[in-house]
Amino acid sequence: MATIDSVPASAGRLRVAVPSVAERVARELRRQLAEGTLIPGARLTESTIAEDLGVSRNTVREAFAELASERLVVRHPNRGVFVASLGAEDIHDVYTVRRFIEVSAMRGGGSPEDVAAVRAAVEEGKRAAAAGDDEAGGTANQHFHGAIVAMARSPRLNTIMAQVLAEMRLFFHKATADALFYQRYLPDNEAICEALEAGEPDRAADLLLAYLDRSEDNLAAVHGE
Amino acid sequence: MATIDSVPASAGRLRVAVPSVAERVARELRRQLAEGTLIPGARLTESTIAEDLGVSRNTVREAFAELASERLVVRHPNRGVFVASLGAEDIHDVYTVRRFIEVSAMRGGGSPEDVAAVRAAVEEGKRAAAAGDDEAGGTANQHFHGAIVAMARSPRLNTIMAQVLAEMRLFFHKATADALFYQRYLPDNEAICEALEAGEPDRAADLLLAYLDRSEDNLAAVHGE
DNA sequence: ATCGAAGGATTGTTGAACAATCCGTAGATT
DNA sequence: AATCTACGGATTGTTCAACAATCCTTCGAT
Repeated sequence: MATIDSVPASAGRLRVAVPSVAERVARELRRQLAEGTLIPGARLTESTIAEDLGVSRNTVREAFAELASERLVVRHPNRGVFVASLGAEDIHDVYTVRRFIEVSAMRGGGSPEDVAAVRAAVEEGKRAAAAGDDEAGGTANQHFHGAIVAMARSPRLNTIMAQVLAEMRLFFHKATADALFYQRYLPDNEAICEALEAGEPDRAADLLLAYLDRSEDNLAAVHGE
Repeated sequence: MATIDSVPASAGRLRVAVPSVAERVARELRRQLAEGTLIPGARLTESTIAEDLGVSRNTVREAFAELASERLVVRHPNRGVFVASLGAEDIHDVYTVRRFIEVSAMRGGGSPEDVAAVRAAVEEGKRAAAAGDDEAGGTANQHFHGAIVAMARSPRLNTIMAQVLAEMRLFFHKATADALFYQRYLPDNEAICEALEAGEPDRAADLLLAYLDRSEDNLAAVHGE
């Protein structure tokens, strides 16, 4: 089931870098992780996945190495890899990273184009809310915070942030059960964005910090039940 | 030559986690990278390394995946992996990350034990300078900055910082040619540490920020020649 | 000198094999 | 009955060998 042989028709034709098989496997697993098909704590058996995706065990192994480096899965030596299951400490830790990076990025401000990208993410969130699409709402929220970090124009910070956001999706699925989860933060995003647009990045940073604290409490509460 | 069969005599005896072969290969390569045996831009041929270390090509591959995720090596598809060669943009980017993380960590302050660890790193640097040991000086400097981030008590930030510091070693070997490179910053470290001990983390953070800016300029200059 | 076609080398991927390790179960011991 | 031990099955860790795909170089043709 669900092979990954979806190579664009132009494969090999143009110099469009064709991702390696291992990379495609990692991508597929990442997708299932984000989508919630694979739930935290679930075991990933090498042979099973290799068969399902029609690839070799060694290739699956390489994909696992990549996902493990992103903390999306955990390796238990000689026992297998499991979908990362995050505890209360992990939630706090992830938010610590976010506070460090996002708030610093916000204080640095951004170019008009960068600010426009933040604004675009806010509007994207509004549209998703209007359409009642929770999945899109979550994505928009990630775009919002990604855009904030992107203002720093640092490739390394961007990848760090991308990984953190991917990690967050793991425990978000439980939270998303509450359909109002994201809509709740739309006013915050709007206010933060307005402060940024008004040329007051420090105020925006303070608002963002408050938002992160509240978001952490909220998520911890949902998680605790 | 230089195999990695140095398994502790107690292997299998106690429950001391024996690192996998792939992990040991990665460690050995990391060591050679930090030591300067492998210079930036150098190509790492799978078969050669496999033979040298007496392991399988697949295992080398897994080690490569790990090092690539740490940005210590770069994969050029179908061409091989090369020791990461960092340009001016990379230097700036790495320092951007350091400014974000280290300065934020500093402003948060730390427990007495955490501060003591920072102090210990400063003294370690002084001893290295007195002994004229550049290598030890570099290590002490890394301990200093690692201890600063450790104050945040965030596992994720610690690993991020560890990776960034490992990355820095790559272009430091060129800089270390100037034997005074590290000694130059000893007074800074001392001043920063004193401010921290005096309960003035914000002042310490400002000093640290100035230090990072100066350090970046310095490294960029050395790199430019 | 430019271009294109072999040739060799290296990577990407597969498949199979085997040792090492873990886990659950069934028996033996107290 | 509870604990311990030994056994067996299953899965991972690692190796090996093979092959296709791709790149780089060299050589030759235009």
